[in-house]
Amino acid sequence: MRDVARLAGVSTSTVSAVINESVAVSPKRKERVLAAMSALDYQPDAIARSLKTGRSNAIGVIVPDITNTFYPEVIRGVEVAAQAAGYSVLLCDSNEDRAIEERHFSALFSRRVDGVILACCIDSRANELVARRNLPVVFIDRLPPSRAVNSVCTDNVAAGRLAAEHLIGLGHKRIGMLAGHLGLSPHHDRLEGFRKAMQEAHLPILDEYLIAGNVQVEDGVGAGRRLLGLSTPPTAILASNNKLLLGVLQAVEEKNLSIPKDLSVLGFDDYLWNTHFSPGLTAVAQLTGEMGKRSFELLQQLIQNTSSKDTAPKHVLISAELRIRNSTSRP
Amino acid sequence: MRDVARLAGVSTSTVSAVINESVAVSPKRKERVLAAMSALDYQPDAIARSLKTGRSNAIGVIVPDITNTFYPEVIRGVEVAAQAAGYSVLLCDSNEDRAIEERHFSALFSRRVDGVILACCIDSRANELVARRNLPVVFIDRLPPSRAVNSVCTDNVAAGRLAAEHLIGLGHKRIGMLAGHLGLSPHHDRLEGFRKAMQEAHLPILDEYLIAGNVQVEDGVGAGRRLLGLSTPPTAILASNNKLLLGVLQAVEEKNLSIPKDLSVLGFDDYLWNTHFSPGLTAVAQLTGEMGKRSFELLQQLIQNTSSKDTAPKHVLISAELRIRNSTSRP
DNA sequence: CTTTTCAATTGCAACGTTATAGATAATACT
DNA sequence: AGTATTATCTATAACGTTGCAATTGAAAAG
Repeated sequence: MRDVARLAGVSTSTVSAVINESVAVSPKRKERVLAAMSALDYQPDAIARSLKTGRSNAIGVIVPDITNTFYPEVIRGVEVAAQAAGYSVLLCDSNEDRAIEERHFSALFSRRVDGVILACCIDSRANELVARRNLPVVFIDRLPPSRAVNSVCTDNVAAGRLAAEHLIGLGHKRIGMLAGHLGLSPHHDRLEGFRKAMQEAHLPILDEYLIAGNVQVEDGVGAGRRLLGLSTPPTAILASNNKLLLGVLQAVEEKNLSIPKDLSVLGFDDYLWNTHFSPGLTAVAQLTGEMGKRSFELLQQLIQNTSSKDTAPKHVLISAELRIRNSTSRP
Repeated sequence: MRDVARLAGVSTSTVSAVINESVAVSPKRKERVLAAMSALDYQPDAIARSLKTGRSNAIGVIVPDITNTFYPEVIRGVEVAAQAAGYSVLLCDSNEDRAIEERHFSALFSRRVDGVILACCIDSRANELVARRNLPVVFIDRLPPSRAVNSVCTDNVAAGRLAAEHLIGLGHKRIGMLAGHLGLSPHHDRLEGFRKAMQEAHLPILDEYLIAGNVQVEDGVGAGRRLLGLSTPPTAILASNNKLLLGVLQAVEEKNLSIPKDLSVLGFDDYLWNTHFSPGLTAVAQLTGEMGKRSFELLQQLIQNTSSKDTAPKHVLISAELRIRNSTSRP
């Protein structure tokens, strides 16, 4: 910067003024400065700037598992919005581990990010950390037990209901659900939506049709086998996430059943290959890109009002979309 | 930091010494400092530290499309290694757009990252930018036209050969290949490997069996239709990436053909659902996590030897793995 | 009891910016 | 012409660290 100033024959203050357009600079000098900047290939040092201004123009994003396709889609949304607003994104993967999550959070704080977007891990204690440090945080997808936090989520209750009503509408009465991990708010909520829809349709919810636990493919296989092995098995199965659905499909294959003739099947989250599976898989899709975008916007808003006394948590609910394909039909 | 120093009754220099273990500090004082630090919940300001030391302990990662599952898997590998070494990761998505890629690169430079891991976009000009700025860069997956850069890649020639030899070994003689975008080094190389294997087996490579172009699902559908519509269609098709493979599968479905009875099919990159498709899809898998890890290690090495005059580009080749499932069989 | 040696500690000047207040130059008004 | 007003510009002090040189204190050697 000093070199630029010297070359342009002005003070560093003027260079700074040109860069930030903070105070008026006469056109000729402005031009000279701009010329010097490009002549020297000068790039302002964002670090020094951050130190001085107290703002880093960077945000942190922590996800529990970046190899779960859902998150990259959200991250893409965040990234695009952040980039447009001049922010950089620091990405962290907690690998579903509380200790790592906390380490990441501290590191982000140390780097003085302006805010954090957080999809917390199972049994996360992030909420307390967040309360201690005075840093804007938006929770996405998964909420901590106390839901009194800034958040952007799919309306999972509605999503669960949507799925159930689709099956009910097709005439199914015996519907099984792999509810996933009930300690995770999305799974908890989807189950609730499912329950409501069943109640309103005056259909019984059988204990043996409801399997909660974990969320990996093998859990889906186990649960699928159990459901399909019952003396009166369900005519439709709703899987609360994608891996569980894959597990169910494997169990179905083992039993040599055919979808949707013998069983209707439906999952949450819609990936490219859902379309190309045969049969095409009906799914409740989350608007991942939208989620990313909205969470950045909310975070930015929090960053700007950082001094305001309005600390009431803001919630953004995003509706889900049912995409009907060929894995669901009349029983 | 001043507060910590005051509370512990020492100078800030001593606090710094304790944090960095740079010079010896007597045990009692050390203890007092540590106590003060945790009492005040003090976190060093990484920004100030960077400004002073000239090192940010952050690296940048630029990928062309984070929603392509391949990259998150690599990123996970980078992340784990980086985290272990005390580095943070700045993630950028160029969306396969040269201008965005360049903007990201400049932003990373401005933030004074210590190095960059780059999977460049089609027609990237990154190579020139890199040469201008004096910043360690490791190219991954995709190489720029001049391959004289530090790189970590799958051995795609070997991978192409592996795929072809598998099909040849099964007895196929008429093998089609969707070669993808030949401006992308992985696709270019896979085709080369395919060619070599065919030549060595004394099999002809028919022009009409070789389709290059783009890499999206619809390109795969089009190419698949074309191949399957030939008077003597191939008995096996090799797709140079995952989306192309999905396209082929759709074309196969349209023609009501059955895999692997009527056609053997094989793709690159192995995702969770390849296993669960029916039939299970044979694939040449890249060791994505390993790639991520190795590229971080190489970058770190470059960062450390930043002053050394050994500027010969380093290359890391990672071998691919054939995972045989049920989409390939004798013709 | 000096003097020497060495370890432990600290003061101070950076690092590259920006914000503020004050200086200067140019114009407009009595 | 002299003063007030405005428009530009710049000197300077931070921001929170670290590393060096200088200082202090204590132990060892004479």
